[in-house]
Amino acid sequence: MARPSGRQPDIPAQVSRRAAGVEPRRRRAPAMDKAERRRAILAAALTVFSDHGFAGARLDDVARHAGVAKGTLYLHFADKEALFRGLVEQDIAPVLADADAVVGLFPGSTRDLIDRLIVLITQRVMGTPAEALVRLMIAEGPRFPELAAFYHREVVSRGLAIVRKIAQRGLDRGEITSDLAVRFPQLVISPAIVAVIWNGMFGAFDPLDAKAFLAAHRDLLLRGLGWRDM
Amino acid sequence: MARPSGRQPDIPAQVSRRAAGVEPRRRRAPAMDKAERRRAILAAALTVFSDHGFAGARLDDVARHAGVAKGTLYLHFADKEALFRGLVEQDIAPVLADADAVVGLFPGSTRDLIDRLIVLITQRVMGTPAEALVRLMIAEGPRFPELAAFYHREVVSRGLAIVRKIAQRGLDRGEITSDLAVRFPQLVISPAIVAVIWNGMFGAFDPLDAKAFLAAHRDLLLRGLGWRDM
Amino acid sequence: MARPSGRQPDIPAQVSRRAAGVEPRRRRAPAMDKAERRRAILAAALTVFSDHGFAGARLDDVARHAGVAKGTLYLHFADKEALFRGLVEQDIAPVLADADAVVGLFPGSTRDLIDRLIVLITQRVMGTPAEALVRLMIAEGPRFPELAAFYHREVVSRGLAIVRKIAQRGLDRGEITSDLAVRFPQLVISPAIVAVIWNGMFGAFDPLDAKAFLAAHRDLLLRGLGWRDM
Amino acid sequence: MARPSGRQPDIPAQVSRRAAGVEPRRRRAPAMDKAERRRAILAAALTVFSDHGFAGARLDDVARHAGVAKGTLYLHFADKEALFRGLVEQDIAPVLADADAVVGLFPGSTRDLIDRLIVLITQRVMGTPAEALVRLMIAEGPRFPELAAFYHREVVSRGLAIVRKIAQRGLDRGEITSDLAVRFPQLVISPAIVAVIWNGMFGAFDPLDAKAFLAAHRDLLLRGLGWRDM
DNA sequence: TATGAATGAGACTTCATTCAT
DNA sequence: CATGAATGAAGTCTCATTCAT
Repeated sequence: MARPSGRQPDIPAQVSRRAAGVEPRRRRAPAMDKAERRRAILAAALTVFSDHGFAGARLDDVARHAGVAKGTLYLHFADKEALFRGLVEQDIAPVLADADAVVGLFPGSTRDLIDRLIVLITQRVMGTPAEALVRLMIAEGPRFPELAAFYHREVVSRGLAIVRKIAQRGLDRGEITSDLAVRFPQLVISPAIVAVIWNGMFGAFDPLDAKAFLAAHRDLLLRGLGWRDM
Repeated sequence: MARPSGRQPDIPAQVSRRAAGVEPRRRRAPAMDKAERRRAILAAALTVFSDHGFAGARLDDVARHAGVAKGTLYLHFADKEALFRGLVEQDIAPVLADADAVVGLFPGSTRDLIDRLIVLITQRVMGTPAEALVRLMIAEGPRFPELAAFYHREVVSRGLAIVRKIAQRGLDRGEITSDLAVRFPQLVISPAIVAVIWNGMFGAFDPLDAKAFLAAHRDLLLRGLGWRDM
Repeated sequence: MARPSGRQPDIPAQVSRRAAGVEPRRRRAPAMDKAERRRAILAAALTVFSDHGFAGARLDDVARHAGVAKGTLYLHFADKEALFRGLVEQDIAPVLADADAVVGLFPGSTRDLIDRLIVLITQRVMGTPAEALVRLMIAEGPRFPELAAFYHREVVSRGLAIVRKIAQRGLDRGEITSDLAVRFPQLVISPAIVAVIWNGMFGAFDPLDAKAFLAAHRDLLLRGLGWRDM
Repeated sequence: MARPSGRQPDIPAQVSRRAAGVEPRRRRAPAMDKAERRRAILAAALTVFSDHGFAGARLDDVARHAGVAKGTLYLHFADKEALFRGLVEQDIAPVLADADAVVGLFPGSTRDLIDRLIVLITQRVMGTPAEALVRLMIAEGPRFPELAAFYHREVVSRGLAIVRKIAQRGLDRGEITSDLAVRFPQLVISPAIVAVIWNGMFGAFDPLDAKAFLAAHRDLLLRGLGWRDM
């Protein structure tokens, strides 16, 4: 078992190790530019993280899903956490930017604006990577304070700001009378969050119709805020 | 997975509290019987799983928190997953049973009833192991479908039934006019869920005052449901 | 290749992975007390480090040489560097302590004392683990400043102190007249160091007879220091 | 740091680093012919190997230090070991050739000759790449038997031959009477070796004044060899 | 020829699980 | 029953080497 401990002039380990591999290498992936590859990795990461959570995810799986070698991941992301961060940075900002734009330009009533946003959310979040990402953030956020702070700064506070803007707009236009939505914008968002969580956990056997659910919320909310049609 | 059915007494006061009598001093095991030890393990597990998630939790830590040896865990639970299952299956009933009782017996207005429930939730959930458990279920549920189903059956559906009962009671008493809360009881619960999540993620630097938040929700909700004081 | 990325209620990775292993475990190593096992690990480490250097050594090999599992190493040493440190701490002190004792008690002439120490060195260092360790320290020391400092403090400075004591003793007894060995005790040690290095590098094809070499050094040294027989 | 966020193909680190020289870089290979490039690589290799040892050295670092791409290394050296070999085989001759010439031509006394050599060593070795090389050989030699043999043949034996020549010259001139330095020329070299090692390991906190140390050695040595002024 | 992104074997380390005491 | 040292599979990350450009 034990190599005799005498001084044997053996070949340096590092060198001899590699020399053993004789089979031909697998063909290298064909041209794919950096951004494309990065996207592929992020897509794979979303799948794997979403299936197993952060700690449970294996970078091996991410690499396989992305169709790259393990080492390649590290050419794009410093480590597992950076990969996670990249995910949040990529998939959520666009939706928020769009929502912000919609709110800024929307000409109609607050009710119609809310409807518009519900459509935006159901189409751009529910059933998309963004939804999985929200779920992932909720699940892993508490364990990654820095990531949670980043998410709060980049996503949550901006989302709530949009809500406040809408609510204030409604007040200004005399459509609603209560400022509760300005003071507690989270109330407006809560059902969407819960819908995401619900379908993630129970969707398989007791799905929640997000569209109808959010519409009901809209009615309840507007009435609660003193809605009067104008 | 099937928990032996049947009602468990509310916080079963442990059978015999080391009834006055001669304690036969064994050299080995300290004074802690099997059930007691099991509870200690589950309590430790809640802490550790809640802090690190399922995959991130170390049984070493659970054992240390519980004050037992690592091997001892395996005398009570087949493996890490069984421990997690035991955790969720254990401390679920009490709060719900209480809530159910309150609703059944409550004499006052629906508004007061809701207030009563808010107090119940803020006092019996927020800041207690139950809150950690909710958070844990949200985080890990998607990865444990059977457990999610169990949770849905034992907790969520019962909780929503209570909500429905309250809403129906309000309708019956003519206090509210909308049946939205009957059709989408999740709307009523959403802010509480979000409050738990919020404080878990952002509590450190942007805490949400759950009491005020839920009170605002109550006002919005009641008005939205057509509340009229009677 | 890629698992379908849909939400499959698959068994948590962590659990299923282990479940695959079905073969019977290797029998556990029979009783061996902690100290004994620690010694076995250190002996193995000396062999492996000595053969491959610090960076080139594989803990896998250390474990195999020691006849323990890889994880067991970490029950005794925090990491690879701690293992290295343990090596230095264990194998060198005894020789120094012995040398110190010899010098303190020796009754004869300085020449005889030096002869005695040459015997000590050739017998207790040359061809023993201590020799490999000295070689190892010389090779790796520059890369491990803390270890070098420790080595300097625990080994080198103590060794030089012994040399100084001998030289001073010779001066006091009127056997030698130069204080160069007090001022540069490293001069006295150098040939021993070089003998160790030499035989490590060239011993296989051009061995240096350490005994004769050190005896020559003794003669040269004593004459250089003004030796006069008394 | 404030790189404009435009869509400029971002500048490879490699190039930008070199940009220290202000002149605009041509797109392709700078004016550097094969031999020049090879020398640059070897110089870089000396630095890196010397800092980290063979196994610990990263070819990435070597490439960066040399200002070439990693792949380029392989156009000049078959693999890591070949690079190491090339390193040792390269810058060996000069110092020895010089030393040899000095000895052959020197007109003065042996004492003065030795002084001359001390100057040569302290100036041409200490603090130069050659010193790093000696240290490197000492550290890695045992792991590269062939290289050690080469080193022995090309450096050590030639160095010792020079020492023997000096000693014999002293005997012939009647300046010394002992032939110990002819029989054990390593004795003459030892302190220089130890000085190199010492300062490599302990130089940071307990530096050894090589000049004074070697002068003391010279005195001790000459007297030990029976020096008499003529 | 030079490049450097890609590769993948293999390093160190962790930790769920087992079992001799 | 309880213990905790031991196990070893599997994880993340590194880096010598290759090869399409």
